[in-house]
Order: sequence, then structure tokens, then C-alpha cells
Amino acid sequence: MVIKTVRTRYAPSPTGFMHVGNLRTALYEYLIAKSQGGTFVLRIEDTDRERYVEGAVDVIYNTLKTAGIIHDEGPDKGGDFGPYVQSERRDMYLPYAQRLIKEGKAYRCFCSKERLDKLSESSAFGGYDRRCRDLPQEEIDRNLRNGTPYVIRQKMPLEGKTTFKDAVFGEITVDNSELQDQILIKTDGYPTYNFANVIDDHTMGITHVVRGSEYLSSTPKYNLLYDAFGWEIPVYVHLPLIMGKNEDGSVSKLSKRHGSTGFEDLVKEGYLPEAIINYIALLGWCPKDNREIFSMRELEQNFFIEGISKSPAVFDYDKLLWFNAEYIKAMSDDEFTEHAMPYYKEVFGDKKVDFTKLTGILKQRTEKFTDIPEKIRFLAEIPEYNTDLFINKKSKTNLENSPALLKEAYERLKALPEWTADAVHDCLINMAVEKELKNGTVMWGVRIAAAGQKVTPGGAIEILDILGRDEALRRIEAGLIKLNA
RNA sequence: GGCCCGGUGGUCAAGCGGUUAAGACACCGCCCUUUCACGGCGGUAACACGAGUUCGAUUCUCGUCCGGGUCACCA
Repeated sequence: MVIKTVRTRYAPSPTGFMHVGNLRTALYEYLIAKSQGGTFVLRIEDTDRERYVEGAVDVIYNTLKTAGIIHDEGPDKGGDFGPYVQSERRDMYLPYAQRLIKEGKAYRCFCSKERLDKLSESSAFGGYDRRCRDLPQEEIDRNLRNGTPYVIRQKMPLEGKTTFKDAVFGEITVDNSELQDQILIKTDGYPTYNFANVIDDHTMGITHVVRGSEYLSSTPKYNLLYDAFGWEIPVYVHLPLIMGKNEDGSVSKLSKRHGSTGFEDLVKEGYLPEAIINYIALLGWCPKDNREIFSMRELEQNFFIEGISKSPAVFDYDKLLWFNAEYIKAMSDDEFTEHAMPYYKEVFGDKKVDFTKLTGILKQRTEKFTDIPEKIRFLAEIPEYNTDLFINKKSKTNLENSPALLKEAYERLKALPEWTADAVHDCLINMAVEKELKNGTVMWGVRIAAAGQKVTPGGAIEILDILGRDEALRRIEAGLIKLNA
């Protein structure tokens, strides 16, 4: 038996928005192919001309690129199975439908939209009543002659069952009576999604059809189509849905109303592409060793279909944030500085600041780069603050001892011949030692006066160092005035 | 509503007939410490329910309940 190389495809429609659910599907398709040395192809499904959005295809390219999901074949890369845009394949579909008509497996339906609407309203038939399924030839001819618009529908078996096997969900059986005579070709001559999908997947040699589990119930229809053409049925891999939490606590398929669920939105909000990918890779799949941090390369090596879970997963921003922080902590200082630079500039403008030192205090405590400005704003401009901040029980500081403490620290710092982190450190530590105080007792007030806020990234020494002698001393002087010292 | 699928802590999730039922996030506590964070240690917290099958069920079967998906000339 010949082992065919795996071919998977990602077939988004250009809507201008790349939802993380779709992205995760693309990821798994990519990983299934790559983990088995296969090929991953990109196909644009734009058969719905009314929903076409300008520039939407670029969103798809950009997203895949920044996410690191690289396709081997596609509209922009070519390949042996093109064209890779459905609208350019338009002429391919009709002949297949006509072949089915000829073989008695499909038929033209001349029913008007109005009649169909009325049918579904009454819902007595539970859908279309197959009125045109066995129209006399003369009526068909007359309609054709009159130019009555029609769609082409597939004849579904009226009885029996259809069973298929899914790599994730196992064997699934459906009564054929549940199946509608689905439309293959629309009035406008374009194929429906379902039909185009089957034709394209087959003609492009797709071996594994990977998609969200919302397609589980329509899969029998696909198979009936494969059967009608006598084509080999691909391996189905249905993925559990990604859910979002609603305001009332319930969950439903993740969508825009759940907040930032677009890849670009998340990136804009400060999540790193690698962190997003790592997180969604684990949303519905678990490696054998339970590891959590994976690069794309490692995912390619470790991914396996059996590890995909069946139950839906709730998208958890907290966990994503954790991944983000992990990726940030793993960066080199240079990398961090590069990513943080726009935010540094936002706060400091053209002021000269030692960015390396900033990175030093920020890297371990940054979860998202977008959080940086508010963390360091106090360095550019000291906020209004209240003397209450000088009171800290654990450091044993209060309004009574703070004035003298700060005054002495000030004098000692002012006398420093050189202003370096080490010098400042030794100076303040020596003071604590000499006066037999806790380090914190000395540091607390200095930090408050220098920062003007209770919580700061870095301690007194780092802040003094970054501020520089002049600004640091100026702030402490202002603090002394505040304390009436 | 019909059909399909799912159901292990708040969330992600391991488990695949016998376990003290992992781990991660979140949360709480302690330690470290010049605040916060990082880091280290520890803690709270779960097999939806009811019948079977079995010497033994979280694991297998059925039912109930709950949740989700799907029923378009949208993809």
C-alpha cells in the first residue's frame, strides 16, 4: 500500500477578521501536516461575493505570517493544484454538478426564494419538500426555456443511515432522513461552500480535512458527495470548539462579543504572537509529557492527532497572560528593550534615559508590553502624593520618624562623590547599619520621595539610579518639604 | 423542537478497570526581600446524577440531567 503524504488545507473566507478559533484551526492543520512531513495549503474561499471585504486577504497573509504558520501552497505561492482562490475556480464546479444531474444524483430546483421561505416558516416539512426532485422532463425543459432561475440540489437518500469515522470523535451515525437535498450550485452559478469544499479538497489532493466540530453534523452530506463521485473519503479531524464566557456566566462559541478575539486585536493589546500560538495550541490538545512551553518548531515535532481532546475549551485570558509573561521573561535584555522601546518613548519622549536600566527593573515584572507606560510614568514625572505613603508598618516608618530619616538619607546621598547604583546602595545600607535600623526603614521613605507612589518597579536604589543625581535629590528635597522637615 | 457531540477543581487538562485522582493558570498562606513583582515552599478546590457489567468503576453500557453544536441560495 502506498502511503500518501499528508496534505491539509486552511480555507478561510476573507472577512477581514482572523478569529482565534480560526487561527487555532489553521495551526492544527499546519501541525498535522508538518508533524508528518506533509504539505499545508492555503485556499481562499470567496464564493460569497456579497461578503467580500477589500484587503481581507492581506489580513489572512499577515496573520499567518506573524503567527509563523507558513503555507507551502497558496494564491501567493502557487503550487501544482491551483488556482488557490475559489472565485478563480468558478468554472470547475458546474460541470461536476451537471455530471451528477446526468447520473440522476442531483436535480435542478426551480422553486422561488419566496416559496422556500414560506416552507421554512410553516416548517411542516422541516425544510425543503423536494418538490422539484422528480419533475417531469417537459416541465424542466419549459422552465429552462423560460429562463427560470434555478439551483442544483443533491438527491439525498430517503432512508438508511450514513456512518463516518472521525479521528477525534470516533464513529458517528446519522439517519439519512435528517439530510436535506442540499444546494450545490446557487442561482448565481456559484457553488455553495459545502460543494466547493468537496470538489476543491478532492482536486487538491487533501488527505486530512481538519475543521471545527460545528461541521460534524454536516459531514454525512460531504461523504454522500464523495460517494456520488466515487472519490476516496478523506480523514476527518474535527476540532473541539473554543468557547467564550458570556456576561451571565454561560459560555458559547467564541465570537467578537467576547472581547478581543481577533489575532490582530490580541497582538495590539500586547500579547506576543508566540505566546498566543503556544496558548491556543494547548487549547484542545495536550502533549504526552504535559509540557506547556512550546516553540512552533517544538509543536511541529510533538503534535499528534490522538492528543486532541473532544470537549470544548473556554478561552482564558489569565492563562494567555501567563504565557505572555513567560515569553517576556525568556527574552534577552536586548530583545526586551527592542520590544519596549515604543513604550519607553511614549513616556520619556526625547529625554535621555538609560533604557538598559529600565529593562533591568521591568523584565521580570512585565506581563504585557502595553502595561509599561503606566509602570514607569512616575520616572518621567513624579505624581502628586500624600504623606500617608511614608507610613509603612512592616518597614517601621511613620510620620514621626520619616522626616529625620529622610533628612539624613538626603544629606548622605548629597555628599556622595559619584552617583552609581553601587554607591547609592552602599550609602543607604551603611546608614541602616550605623543607625541599627532595618534596611527597609531607611529605604522606604527614600523610595516614596523618589517615586511618589507606593508600588514601583524596582526598589529605592534602582529608582535613584535611573533618576540620576539631580532629579533624585530634587525629589527628596520636595519630599522633605512635604514632611515639614 | 429534531439530530449530533460533550460532561475530571473557577479555567486548561493528565488519566484510558485497582492511583493518596497528576500538572498548569487563577486564588490563599508562608519564605526571600528596600515596596511590588520574580523566585521558592505549602494550601483550598474535581471525577454531574442514577442504574447496571465486574471481585473492583473516574475509566465499559444504559438512562436522567446539564452544556454546546447544527438544522441557509453564509462560510
